[in-house]
Amino acid sequence: MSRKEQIEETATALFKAKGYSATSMRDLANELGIEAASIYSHIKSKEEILQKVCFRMAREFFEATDAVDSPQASATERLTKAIAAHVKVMTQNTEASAVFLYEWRHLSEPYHSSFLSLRDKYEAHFRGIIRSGVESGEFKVPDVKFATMTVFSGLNWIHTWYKPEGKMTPSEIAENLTYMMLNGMKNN
Amino acid sequence: MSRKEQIEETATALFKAKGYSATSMRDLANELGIEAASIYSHIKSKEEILQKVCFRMAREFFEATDAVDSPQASATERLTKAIAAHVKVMTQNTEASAVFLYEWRHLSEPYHSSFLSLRDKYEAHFRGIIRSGVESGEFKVPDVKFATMTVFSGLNWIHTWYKPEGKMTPSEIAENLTYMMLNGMKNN
DNA sequence: CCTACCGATCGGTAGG
DNA sequence: CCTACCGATCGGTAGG
Repeated sequence: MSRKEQIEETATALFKAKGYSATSMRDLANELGIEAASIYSHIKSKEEILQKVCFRMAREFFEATDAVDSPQASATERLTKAIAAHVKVMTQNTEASAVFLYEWRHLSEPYHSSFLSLRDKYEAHFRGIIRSGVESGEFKVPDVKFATMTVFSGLNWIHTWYKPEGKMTPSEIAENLTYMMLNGMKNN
Repeated sequence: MSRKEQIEETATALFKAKGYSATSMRDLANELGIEAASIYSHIKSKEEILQKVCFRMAREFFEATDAVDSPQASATERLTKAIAAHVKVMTQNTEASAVFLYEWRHLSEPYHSSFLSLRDKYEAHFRGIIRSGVESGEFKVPDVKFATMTVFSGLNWIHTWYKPEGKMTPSEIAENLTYMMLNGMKNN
């Protein structure tokens, strides 16, 4: 791993733990065992690290869900696979995912706006799947947008409790979340 | 509204918008139209504001859900009412709720620990309802803790999109969320 | 509620 | 990658 990658990974962990604003370059340097000024031999600015993490994660989520999508499949199958892909990316990048979810607001323009439009586009992918399921009669939801947000909420809360050494594997998490979202808790 | 309350409300809005760390006392003073030093006539420290907001919201959530709970009712009814109470508090305090959800980590000890144990206790209330529903045969879930976290995720994501002028009222939101959590999206 | 100010820390640069 | 340092800003205090 290059020093640059090491800086980004360490910074990501700190950004998740303390938040972007509360993380100083001296905190980061301390964690790396070097002086703060030395970091600037490898990166241009503190925000550059945040940009890299946010946009890399956006790309990872896109690629993972695109790779498993097949337009001719049922909405149920498409949603199941999209959830599994999202959970996989998230559990493999817990810290970067948290930064992607909560620290993007510290991006300056034009990064802030372009990040938001990427995120909207990603949500639209899920919204499209759910809408097509409603149209085909597979799904029945109060409101497509509301249902999409609820699915996302379940997906995006995972990083708050997931631990690699926990009893649930990523694919079990995906399976359970899909079950909850499709069938609910009621015992029929 | 007293000046002190005005300071807390303005700070809450800034803490939500920019995050606790990125909000300076000068930002706050500017928003209030006074000098930063003047704020200290009313409050002791920046963190004191955060403490007030976090613990006040914890109390509000507890009181609201306790008030509607009845141990002899069915788990379905208890969960329905708890969700409605939570959504009501959240939609009536969108900014304070966001601070409650994301900024508590900037609390110093012993506030940090005691906040976390309050939050655990609150989650335990929901977990208890879901567990009793599983025991009575009303619910069927992959895992009680997982189901509780998923319900919470839906509850706690609301503040990211809720707008008082939006088309969904708080009670409709609660109704729709309850429907999704109990029945899922599948069209039976 | 203001002026005047404090020591500490911030992100970052120059020069080696 | 370090030493030495910059101007800006931080939370907060003294004194009125």
